[in-house]
Amino acid sequence: MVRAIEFKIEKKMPRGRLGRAATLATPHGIIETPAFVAVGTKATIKALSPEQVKELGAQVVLANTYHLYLEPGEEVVKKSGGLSKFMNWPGPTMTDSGGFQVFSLGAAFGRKGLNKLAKTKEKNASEEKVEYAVAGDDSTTRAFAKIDDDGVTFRSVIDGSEHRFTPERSMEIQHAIGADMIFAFDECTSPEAPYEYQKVALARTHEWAKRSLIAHKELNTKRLTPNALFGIVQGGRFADLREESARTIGSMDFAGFGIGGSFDKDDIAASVGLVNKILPEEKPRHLLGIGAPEDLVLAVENGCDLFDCVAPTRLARNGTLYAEKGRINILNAKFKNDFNPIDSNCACYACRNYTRAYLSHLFRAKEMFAATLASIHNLYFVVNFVKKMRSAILDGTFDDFKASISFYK
RNA sequence: GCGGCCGUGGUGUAGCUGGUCUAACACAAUCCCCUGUCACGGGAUAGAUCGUGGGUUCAAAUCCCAUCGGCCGCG
Repeated sequence: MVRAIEFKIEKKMPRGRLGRAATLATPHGIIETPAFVAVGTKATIKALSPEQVKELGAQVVLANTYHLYLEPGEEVVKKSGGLSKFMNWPGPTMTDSGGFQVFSLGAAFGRKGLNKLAKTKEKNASEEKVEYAVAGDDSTTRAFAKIDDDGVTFRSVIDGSEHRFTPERSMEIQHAIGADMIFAFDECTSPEAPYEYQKVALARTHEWAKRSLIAHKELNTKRLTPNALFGIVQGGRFADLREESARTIGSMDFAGFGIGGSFDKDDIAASVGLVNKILPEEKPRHLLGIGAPEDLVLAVENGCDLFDCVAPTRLARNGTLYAEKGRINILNAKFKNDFNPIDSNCACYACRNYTRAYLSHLFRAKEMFAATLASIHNLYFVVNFVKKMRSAILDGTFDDFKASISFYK
């Protein structure tokens, strides 16, 4: 059978360190890694055209199974010729499995403060307070997702209707959507989940990985161009569970791996390093949902090849812009009359042509173009930040690069 | 000239058969947050003593009188 993707390591960081630069060949082109994946949940990078996404340097786009299944429906995407054709993005594509929505529509639903990163100092307090929902527990009733061992029952965030995802269903939908790289259906747990729950959830995710792989292989026999399935390592904030998960998922016949779930903010590097030491070196590793610049540095040097994160585009739409010296909130009063570019060292389209004062005006006036310019800038910043790390690995200057970053302590 | 309506934070309004108003809401303002998008989203803070003067009352943005300003109608 034709291989869906081809991963070639070009250079590894010296002295046994985990970071590496590689190329990842897909049916829609080659990705030079480490690379930041642009998030286009509903088959569009919000506020940007594919041409703009390409121009700012993004190589690959990630869409979401849950969202496209609900709207417009995976069959529409399939009939259009697949995700790449549907959204007019000619390059490589991925889809997430819907596993994250188990968390975002379940444990995290309606709780704006809760995300997959736990602040370490609050860890103990939150563990005491929260009674965590176990499968079948009534306390999940208010949420939009209910988990059982066979799968997840979601309610649509669009109209409240009920839908059922299982590993097999997720594979079917993802094959219909037709991205180059797809993910196993997993359970993304909350950072508040205690050890006992994580253990149960992990066993379930491993079982679902097995089922995803079987369903995927079956579906791939019917395809002209095969898809590549990535298995997802879980284990939350617990080192022993992370290692167990890396061993289990790593030994299965996946084309690559995702590292998912929740982390302690101060502990991402160690967690990821732990996992990547165990995962087979010759396959790509995608760190799911991580994208703050300071986290990316740690993830790259600990052996991750791909990243996706909504932060650059979401922050952009809300007025927070990345800059070399740290991020700025363009809505602050001091930028009303600031006629400098967002970041004077940035070469993006927005910085080459527009001022902070103009961005400030667009945001205050709630003009749509504000989101476009800000998204171009933030995505460019992060995509190129990761590209610089790739060059630094190839040149053997990674530590110099790391030392040169002013916002990174 | 007569009659009526209105005058509350930057803006627009609510409250006005008196006490629960140490005055509410929206927008604007100042600032913070956002990590596999429920997300052009979420949160915090500041800002009026209620046109002005007087009166009634234990108590008035709320009732009465006067006055100033605006609007409408009739002359």
